[in-house]
Amino acid sequence: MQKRAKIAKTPGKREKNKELRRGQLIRATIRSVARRGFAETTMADVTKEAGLSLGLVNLHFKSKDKLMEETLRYLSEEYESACYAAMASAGPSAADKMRALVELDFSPKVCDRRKLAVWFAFWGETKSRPTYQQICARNDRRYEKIITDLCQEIIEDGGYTGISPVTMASGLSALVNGLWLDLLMTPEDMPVENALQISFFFLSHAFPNHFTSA
Amino acid sequence: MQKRAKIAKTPGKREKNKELRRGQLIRATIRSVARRGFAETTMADVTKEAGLSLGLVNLHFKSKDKLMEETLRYLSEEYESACYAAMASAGPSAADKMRALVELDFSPKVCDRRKLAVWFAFWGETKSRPTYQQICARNDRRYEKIITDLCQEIIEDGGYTGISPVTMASGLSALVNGLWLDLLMTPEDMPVENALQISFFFLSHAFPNHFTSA
DNA sequence: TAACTTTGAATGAATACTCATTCATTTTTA
DNA sequence: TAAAAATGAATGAGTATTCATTCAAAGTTA
Repeated sequence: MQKRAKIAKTPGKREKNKELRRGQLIRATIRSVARRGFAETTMADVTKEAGLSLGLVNLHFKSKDKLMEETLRYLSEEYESACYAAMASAGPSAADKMRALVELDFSPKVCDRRKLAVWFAFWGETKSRPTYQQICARNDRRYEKIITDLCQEIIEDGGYTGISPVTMASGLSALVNGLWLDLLMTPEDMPVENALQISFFFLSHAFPNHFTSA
Repeated sequence: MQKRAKIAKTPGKREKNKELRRGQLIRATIRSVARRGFAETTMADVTKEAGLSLGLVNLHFKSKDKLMEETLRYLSEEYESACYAAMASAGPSAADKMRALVELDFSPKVCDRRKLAVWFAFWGETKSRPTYQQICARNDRRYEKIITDLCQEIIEDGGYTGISPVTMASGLSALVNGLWLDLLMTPEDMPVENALQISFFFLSHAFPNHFTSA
């Protein structure tokens, strides 16, 4: 009893290191997938990138597949919390929050070519991997819910007609994903400012009283 | 001389079969990548899928990498000629042609989950493979040129102001790519009709005299 | 507190396996 | 018959995973 309580309270150096290692390996995986691609990333790459020994991935994650899965989950969660943070520090109105989310999507934190490469690497494998499919779908739905609710509020506030919040939300998130693809593939032809401009162009045409193109 | 002339004129059974085999192998690659994913597709999968012997890929394509490259090129060219065909059989105006292109993008021929899976599989690997990058970029540029020119014409025809053809074209093609991603990942949440509706929603807001939402 | 024991993290050489590629042989075409 | 295409067993390079061993931290005892 005494023992159990003690262990539960303080994580101890061991526990802490374990989490540290997992994080280290996940971040190394991201770097390696960004550099070499999904198909070419080996355990040796990852562990070398992390500055750790070869056997560690199997110790902490059981298998390469599980490591990849956890990496996808990590990216998902990171993005999700960034969204909540952006909304929290934005102005109070739905339009303010929407603006903050779009700006987040093209901010250096989210819209970094290394991370985009990893997202697309996973998306490329998703069709044939049910687990990735699940993680991504769960993520997508949560995100679309947020955007849909914001659209709903904006539509009510502006008295816009002929626009469904679901249509608008799906369109906006598709647009952002498509712009990310351009940013990844032909960054010379699509600077971030253009991507932002296009997104706000889309918003301003649908919600002219809430957004401007510039 | 006679012989040479003959060979140059008619491809001959040999030449024909060679092309036939190459096509068979490429189509088998598409099926395999769609089913198993890029990373998991092996030579054995491809040749078995094609009903041919293991060594044939190396005979006809030199290496697996080259096969993949040719497969990407095949998809690119197929899409490009479908675009030209759609435009040719559309009405004469720029808006007609634009409508035809968007409809093509969501027609069964182009917007088939197997093919979408392969596109995204390649895009996922593109960052780390310069050759793919090149093929894709060349493709993208040609496509954006077509769309940009159509936008230009529509803008002039409608006297629209405050809209740049390049912005509009980039936006539209990003939107289509993003919708394809949704169609691939969560087809239950994004039926083709919705995707079409969203695309025309975007067009109708920018070019209200040329397109309607419904 | 100090000495001892147990636990489990970390290592990387060895293992076991997968898979692209080669090539000797057979079959088909001209 | 000569040349090309096709076959698939054999090869060997590359890689995920295992595991005996080392070592640091946590727990126990006196």
